[in-house]
Amino acid sequence: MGPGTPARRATIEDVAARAGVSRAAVSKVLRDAYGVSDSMRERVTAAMAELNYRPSIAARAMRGRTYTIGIELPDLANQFFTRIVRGATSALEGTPYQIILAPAETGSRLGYRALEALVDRQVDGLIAVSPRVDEDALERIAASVPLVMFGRLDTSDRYDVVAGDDLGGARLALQHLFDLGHTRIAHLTLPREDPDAPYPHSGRLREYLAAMAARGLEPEVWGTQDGADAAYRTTREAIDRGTRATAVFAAHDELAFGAMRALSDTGADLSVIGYDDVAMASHPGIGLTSVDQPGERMGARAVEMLLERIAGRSTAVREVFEASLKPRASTRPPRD
Amino acid sequence: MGPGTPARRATIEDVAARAGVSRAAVSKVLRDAYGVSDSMRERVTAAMAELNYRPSIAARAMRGRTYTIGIELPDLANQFFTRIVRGATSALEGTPYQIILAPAETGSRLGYRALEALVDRQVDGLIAVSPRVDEDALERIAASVPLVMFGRLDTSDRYDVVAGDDLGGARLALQHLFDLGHTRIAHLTLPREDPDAPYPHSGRLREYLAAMAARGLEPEVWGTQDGADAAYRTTREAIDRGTRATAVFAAHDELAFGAMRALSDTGADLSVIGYDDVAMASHPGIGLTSVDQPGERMGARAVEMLLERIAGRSTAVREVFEASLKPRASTRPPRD
DNA sequence: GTGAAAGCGCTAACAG
DNA sequence: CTGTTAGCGCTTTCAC
Repeated sequence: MGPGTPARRATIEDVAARAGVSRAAVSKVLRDAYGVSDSMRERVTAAMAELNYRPSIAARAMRGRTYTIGIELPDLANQFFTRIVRGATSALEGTPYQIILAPAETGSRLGYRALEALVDRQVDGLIAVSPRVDEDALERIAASVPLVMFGRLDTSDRYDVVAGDDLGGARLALQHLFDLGHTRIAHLTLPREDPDAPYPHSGRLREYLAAMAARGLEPEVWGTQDGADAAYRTTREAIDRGTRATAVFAAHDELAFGAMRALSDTGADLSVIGYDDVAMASHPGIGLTSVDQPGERMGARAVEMLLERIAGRSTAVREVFEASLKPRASTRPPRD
Repeated sequence: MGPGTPARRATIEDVAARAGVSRAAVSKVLRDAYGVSDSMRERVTAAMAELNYRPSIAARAMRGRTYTIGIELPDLANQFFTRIVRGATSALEGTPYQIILAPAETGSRLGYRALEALVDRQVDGLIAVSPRVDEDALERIAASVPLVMFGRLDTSDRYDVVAGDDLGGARLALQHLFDLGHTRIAHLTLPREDPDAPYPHSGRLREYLAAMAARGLEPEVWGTQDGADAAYRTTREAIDRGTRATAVFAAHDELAFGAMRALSDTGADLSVIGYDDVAMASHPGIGLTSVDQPGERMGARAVEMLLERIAGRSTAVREVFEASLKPRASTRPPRD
């Protein structure tokens, strides 16, 4: 690689010329296809190394694979999603596949643009993390690329699903609060959440409403925007409004962190429970009781499903992962 | 879009046929190129909409642009990096460019594979967030794609640089500790960090050593792995070893969080200061004093630099962002 | 076991 | 202002 080396990347043509074989031959070596003599493989491999050859993903894409798995993520600030990515990454180690992430922009049809961008880039498999996208759009996407829906509670025979047991998890959370003696429990969740929609938060809300109703208790839903800041403001407003709640069940840990901040600022003494058990929840300064979801295992499983689809499976698979309670200092018996 | 619609994506050919024009004409409309009549533009646009046409990124890549900006990230668990992404995303709003993220796998040559993956995918611009990659590799990459190095302290005329003022930031941190009366200050940083290397942590270490030396104080460097868990273990070991330090300056907030956990578990009373001021640092349960870096502005600026390069700039640019101290409860005068 | 050739969807230079 | 055409780098039959 002397100073005179052209900046241009080596192509399969260059490799073929160098090795004294045809382009097709090089392609076969590349794809480990049938019908290559050892001596040829050797020469070609040497030529590739000498030229620092790397196949063009774009050119490959025009014929088939890109060896790329795309993950659409709703919110990088939520550490639960990075657990998923970690699991997915480790499951892909040793394969020729590469993960790329597309963060969803905020706004309506959350995640649709990011999903589209990934499809446009012809990923070989797509993991969509609970996008607020209608089922038709997902079916359409699934028609052109293997798709794993993350956290989606509905079922389709076109795409696979990896989900947490949101109903069971919410039940654990509420049971924990009931056991401590709470009866006036608020639920902090995303705005205008529909308990019958197929989203994780919908399931948690549904179970919350059911559990409260089953005990003849009055539900109190605090609708907020996503993110700790919005949760902070919403919680403050509830306190300023003079809420009688003694505990708040946050739909995920980010929201719980915001709520805790508001409690600290106002001196209000409510118990808080979150969902996902992100790393910070167990920090001694925080001590947030949370419902754990095995994000790493879920991410790894999603990747496996994709690989199976790529390998030919055509039936839909759906796997639900159990949740478990991590009790900590943020939940305690009510004061009064 | 009836049930008989083929799953195949519409191509430029289909659009041309539908609109009764040539492929070239469609391409021109697509690229907003010179020489299209209003009536033609209208017909073509209508045809694209009817067919739900989306250009193939792969095919475009073979001729030039992919309208993709790639960001290589070392660690998703570190919330500072998500600040960068947030800034980059917002700066790209309204442009046809899409961001994709490639998380670096852990291991040696951290980030090199992710960078390569992005180059292979022919991104139009590349932001590399402090990869531990030698300068030659970066120069080589920069020869084929506009590159912004994030946090890199060296300079190249091939790529642009966005960096924080690590020396100034470290100086703020140490001055703060000195002002409080600390003299035995440990520095918690990555393993075998070389104070003369061009990485952000190297600069912080260099300034730490200089500041201690300037006051005739003995430096105490705690080398750890990246991540809060490793920082926890390292801090515990230092405490068990009976360190006489009264304060620890962590090279970033993640490490500081781990250190705080260890202090809490052992009951040791050391002051802790971090770097980056991620969101959790200001949480009342944490109250971590930290050196703030304007991650969002830095990310946005990096994207602008890339866009300028794409538009034709060929001179190198280097911009350094000031750091500022955020004093909180985690730093206080030494006990003895 | 190996090579020739077609074509994937698009852009850009050129001719009309 | 519009259409024709030549590739971009690769995979994949299909002959040899």
